[in-house]
Amino acid sequence: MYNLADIQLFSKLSDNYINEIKQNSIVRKYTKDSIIFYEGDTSDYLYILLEGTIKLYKTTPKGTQIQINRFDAPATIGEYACFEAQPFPATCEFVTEGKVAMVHFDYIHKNLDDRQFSLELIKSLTAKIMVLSALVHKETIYSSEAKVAKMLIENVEIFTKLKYNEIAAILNLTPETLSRIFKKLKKENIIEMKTGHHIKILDYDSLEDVIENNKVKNCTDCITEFKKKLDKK
Amino acid sequence: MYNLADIQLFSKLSDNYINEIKQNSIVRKYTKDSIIFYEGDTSDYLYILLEGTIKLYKTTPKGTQIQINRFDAPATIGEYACFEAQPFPATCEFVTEGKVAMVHFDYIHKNLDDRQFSLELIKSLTAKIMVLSALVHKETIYSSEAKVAKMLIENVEIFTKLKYNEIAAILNLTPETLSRIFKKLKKENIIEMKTGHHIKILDYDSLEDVIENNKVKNCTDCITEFKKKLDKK
DNA sequence: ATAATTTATTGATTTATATCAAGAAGAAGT
DNA sequence: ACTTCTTCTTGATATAAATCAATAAATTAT
Repeated sequence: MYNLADIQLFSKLSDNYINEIKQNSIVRKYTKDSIIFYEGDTSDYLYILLEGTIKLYKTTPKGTQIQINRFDAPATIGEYACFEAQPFPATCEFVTEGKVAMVHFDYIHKNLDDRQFSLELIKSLTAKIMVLSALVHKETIYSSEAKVAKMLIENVEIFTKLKYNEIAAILNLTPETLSRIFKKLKKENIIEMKTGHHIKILDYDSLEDVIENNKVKNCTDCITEFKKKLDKK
Repeated sequence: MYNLADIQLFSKLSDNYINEIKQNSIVRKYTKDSIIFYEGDTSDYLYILLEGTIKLYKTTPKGTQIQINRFDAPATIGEYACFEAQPFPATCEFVTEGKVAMVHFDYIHKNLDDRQFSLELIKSLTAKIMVLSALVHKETIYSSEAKVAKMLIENVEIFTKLKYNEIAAILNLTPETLSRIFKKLKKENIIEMKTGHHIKILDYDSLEDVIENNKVKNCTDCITEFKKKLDKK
């Protein structure tokens, strides 16, 4: 049996309330790759990820996916929807197999009297704002190279855990582009690739540099810049 | 004198509290184009826009601006910051001249006991999530043409009120690109341009179509598609 | 162990949009 | 009304990343 108190949002509720919510929630099992809801769907339920990993993505007119977010249990999905009668802005799909609890919005609204609960709700909403804000930064400011550099610094292990086409999907770039960026980073001796998808970072400063300037500095660049300087004289 | 009760967030607070906050807030006047805060700054104050119009933008490594948001008084800026000790994700700059009140986070935290206040806070946070979510959609899914089509449908008047380079900035595209899109839409008889930057929409359905397919269907397209079909045979 | 399948890499081409450059149209100042 | 400055338009070129196509490497199934 699952434990609602493990979910940050409900952590401060008394056992009575927790049990009430639990008894009124619907728990569903999902197989790998199954859809929890589609972009554009509306719902009166808060979705709570109890087991597994899900991804949220939008679909472009061309049919490609833009990943918004990916997270592991335990987590709440789209708590803002309780307050805005708006369709989901993204499709939610299981990456693994897993389990989801559905809690009717009424039970959320009911508990807003509880100061601790609304505080937790505020916290989880601000956390979601941070995530969205980071996503905006990633998608509007960073180049492909900067995205990869950022991920290398923040989470090298993920490259060992996931396939490169999955990493590419998370970063919203094609596997080809990712592969080319790896090649470039290896050539510039910024990273080293060992067996089993294990990456060793050789030069952190250069990676920070890539994030700041949106590109890998390479020798060809130096020559181009040198030429420009010559022309100016 | 300004009225805090006009701000949705404070609308449900009792006069006592309102006055306390008011007496402890700092009000500043700004000239056109002045900066309220920079991306990366941190602050212990909630900013309340009392008069004027501001824009929030990020700056790319190349130095170009990505507009995140633009809004008119009265409004609260970055209320999520009260709960997350994080630097501002964007620069805030006045588009007009205006006035801002600064309220220390303490006064916000203090009032969280008030159920109505935390409800309003939750509302304003969810509203910000909606805005961010729309921004993500605009920047990741829509093509330039779709962005323009969306704005034409939702807010034609803005094209009369603002200069085209300002519109282009709001949509995060260059004036050249905007101009070319206008040309295309005129050619396809979807819009008509009258004197004084006044745009008349002739064909709403086609605009919806542009949003859905991310491109203006034109005659050249038809011929290309026709050729492709011939080749297949 | 070998075949089949999936995943990753490489090269060539395309695409959307930005950038650069120049001219045209409009608005503002004298 | 004429000059000056700003905004808008048009064309040519550049750029980043996607797409398409082919092969290579790795994993899985037989």
